[in-house]
Amino acid sequence: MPYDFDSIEKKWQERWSASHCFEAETDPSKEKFFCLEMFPYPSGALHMGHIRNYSIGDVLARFLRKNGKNVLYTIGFDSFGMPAENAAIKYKTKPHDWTLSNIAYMTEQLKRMGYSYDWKREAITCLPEYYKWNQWIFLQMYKRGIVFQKEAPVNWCEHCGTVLANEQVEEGCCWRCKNPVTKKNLKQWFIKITDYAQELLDDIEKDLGGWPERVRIMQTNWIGRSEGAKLSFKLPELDYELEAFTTRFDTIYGVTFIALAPEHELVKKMHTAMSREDAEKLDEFIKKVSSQSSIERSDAKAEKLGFKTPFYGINPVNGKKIPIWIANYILIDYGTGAIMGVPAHDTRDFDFCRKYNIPIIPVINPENGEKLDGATMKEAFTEDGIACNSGEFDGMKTSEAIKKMIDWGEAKGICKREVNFKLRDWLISRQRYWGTPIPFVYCDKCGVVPVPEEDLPVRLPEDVEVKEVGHSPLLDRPDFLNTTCPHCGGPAVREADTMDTFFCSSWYFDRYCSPGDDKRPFEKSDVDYWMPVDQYIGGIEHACLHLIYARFFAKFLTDIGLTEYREPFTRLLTQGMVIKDGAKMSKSLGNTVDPTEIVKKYGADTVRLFILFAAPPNNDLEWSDRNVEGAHRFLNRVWRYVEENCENLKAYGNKIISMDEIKAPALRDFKRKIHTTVDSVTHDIFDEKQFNTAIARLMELTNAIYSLNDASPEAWELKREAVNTLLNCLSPFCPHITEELWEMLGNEKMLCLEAWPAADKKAMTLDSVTVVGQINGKVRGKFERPAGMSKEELEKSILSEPFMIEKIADKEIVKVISVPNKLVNIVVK
RNA sequence: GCCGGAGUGGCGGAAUGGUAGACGCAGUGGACUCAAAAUCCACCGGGGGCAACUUCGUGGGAGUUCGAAUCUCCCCUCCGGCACCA
Repeated sequence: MPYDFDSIEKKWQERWSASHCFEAETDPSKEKFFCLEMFPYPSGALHMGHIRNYSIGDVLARFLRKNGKNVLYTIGFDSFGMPAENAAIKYKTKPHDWTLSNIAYMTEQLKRMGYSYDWKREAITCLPEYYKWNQWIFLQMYKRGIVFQKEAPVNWCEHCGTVLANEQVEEGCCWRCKNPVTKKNLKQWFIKITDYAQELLDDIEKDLGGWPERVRIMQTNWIGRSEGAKLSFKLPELDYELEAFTTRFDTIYGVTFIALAPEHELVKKMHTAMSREDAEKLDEFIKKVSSQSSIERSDAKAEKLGFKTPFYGINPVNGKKIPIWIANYILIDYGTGAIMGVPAHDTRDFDFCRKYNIPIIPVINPENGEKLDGATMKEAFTEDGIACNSGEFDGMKTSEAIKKMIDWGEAKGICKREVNFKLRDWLISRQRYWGTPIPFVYCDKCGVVPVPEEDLPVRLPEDVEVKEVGHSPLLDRPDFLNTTCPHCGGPAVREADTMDTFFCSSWYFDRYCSPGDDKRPFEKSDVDYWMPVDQYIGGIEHACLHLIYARFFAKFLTDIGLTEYREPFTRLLTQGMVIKDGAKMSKSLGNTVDPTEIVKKYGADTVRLFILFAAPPNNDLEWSDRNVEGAHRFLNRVWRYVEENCENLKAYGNKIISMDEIKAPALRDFKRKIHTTVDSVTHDIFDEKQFNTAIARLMELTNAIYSLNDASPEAWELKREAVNTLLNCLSPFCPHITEELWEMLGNEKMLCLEAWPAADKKAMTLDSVTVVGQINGKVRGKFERPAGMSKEELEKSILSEPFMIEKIADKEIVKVISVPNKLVNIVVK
């Protein structure tokens, strides 16, 4: 009977489903394990990246179940978002219909792969049952002042017709469509993630030891804490105090200009106070700068543009008059949007001053004694050195000067220690239709009013026609827009913006713990039991997006008493990309491989095996048709052996022969192979998550089974033990074929419910070892010796080998190193 | 520019101080077959040698060590992240 993967796989998928064996129950008496994968966006079909992600997760889920853990393993769909709107225009359908039909298709694909999900817990974020709770959580945030509206220069993607959060701008471009992002002044909804900046940072060190170093560094940089001081310059002409943040207060004596971001509020003030002629020039300058895209403005190599205002500020340490400039390289949303310019010790300020002939005053000299001269310096001196031109601080080393000068400044009321973060508040509103409606109404009398909790959800109309990108169909829906004010009962208009979809994905794992609850987002006792996630698996591209937002949510939900955990993901595994012909598989490159076709040709077990064997999970994985065939060949080999030897294997049932009873060396080796395999596969799966080496060990065991030439009853007992072990250990990777063969061997209980085999330490001990004879560290000979010889015995034994004696014949032995069971190294002259 | 990570056969990769190249792919030779496919057996880093064997070999250079792919320092290359963050 050939290996008919198609019917075998369908058969077992049905059996698993009918037996409900993967459904999880909250049960505090059992040790839990929450295995989570980043849920997919229902773009239409699964791609190989998904298959890789979910195959990794399924191995862990199945392995841990076998190891007695109460495993929560489920899936859902992150199903709000722009592609649905684009597809609606393109295919003349509705985002809702398109999304749900994609979900149906992708669900089929997931089931066809044999993943052991608890489908009862599935979460679909675009359904009102789910997004109602987005709105509810949003209102809780609002109540606690974490949600607020403000007008600010925000990232605007013209192509997508919406604003974007900072995290969603990559190198000045939209993370979705890759088009340049510009700044636009708009009133928007924000979430105060910055309230948690310090905690988000501290907990990386404290609690995220199970995360890859790389992701921890990326988040640390993104949060971007910097310590310094805030100081203010008095502007006597305008009766204004201008605040600036600096990390280098020790260079305060070197300030030769002050620079403002073009968006700074003082710019307007100055505009009205300056002459008409100057004001016109300023307008021209602002126009020029604001026409620059974010990439142009944020490129470090871009030309620095400045405008000299007729005003000055007073340096608080020495009373000097400092000219005020407006410059394009000053960012409005970092610090105070104004800087003290110290060209001698800051590269950017240096470039700016050379361009506009602003004086340069060095206030630090290098430690090598060199004296800097502002007129001739070729570049800014940014290293530590010795203070000069700085009054009483002259001669101090930089590290000391920073501390002492801030102390002094604080005492005199000139400055104040301050910590600044690069992380900015999360811009949450989107000018899109296909998202969670923001539960607020605008009332002429009462202003911005939250929708009462009992009126949730604010439903998104589903029967819409999306006409063009950038125009939300909600704006054409008076039935949606027009409502009554919950406060005064008068006419009111609904907020037509929807939430960033990252809001949905920030708590979906909590919902998995407590699916279908219609009274609350989740039941606390369920979440308390299951959370945090023990193993999270997904792509690295979310390092500074989803993974930061979700961490923030965890902290917020705990602060309002809904949960107990402060970090959602204990361990994180970031799998590499799937590559073909040297590039990431993508539709635009046309180098994709459709999982459905491969499954049709070889079966799900082969695809899973290939994808797990071809590379360790963190590495990129090169697609190879040849290697897929190789994986298929291996499964055929396993199939053939069990099938051809089925009668014998069945005849010699389940009597385990212990190592003590086995005499023949070949059989002792064989028994040993079984148990060393279990031991290393267990270690590779759980401790290392190195599935490729685990599979290699199982291939070795298969080879050993094939090569054992012994038909004695004793040998058959051992072969049966080996086959049982092989099938059991292979089952998390290839669950269908192993179930089928397991059943073929007469087992009644499903293999997925069978406990993971235990490695018998006694069976792993070696009888004999190959000892290497080295001379000066180079391998010269290999000798069989009984295992467990002492250092001295071994040394003596190897030194008396004729081969070794000959090699060292006319040389003087300086030293001998003997490592039991391993080697003897003879050092000679 | 700053911060990470990685360089091992023809290829994917093993080995984290002790036999470099497990396992697989590709390749070569052979068996079976009328033939092919499938399967099985043998070989499979480079040089030298009929062979036993020998020598070189983990990006390059130095160092530590009896012994280094592995630890330390310098350099080169590639990949990733951040990037006018004051």
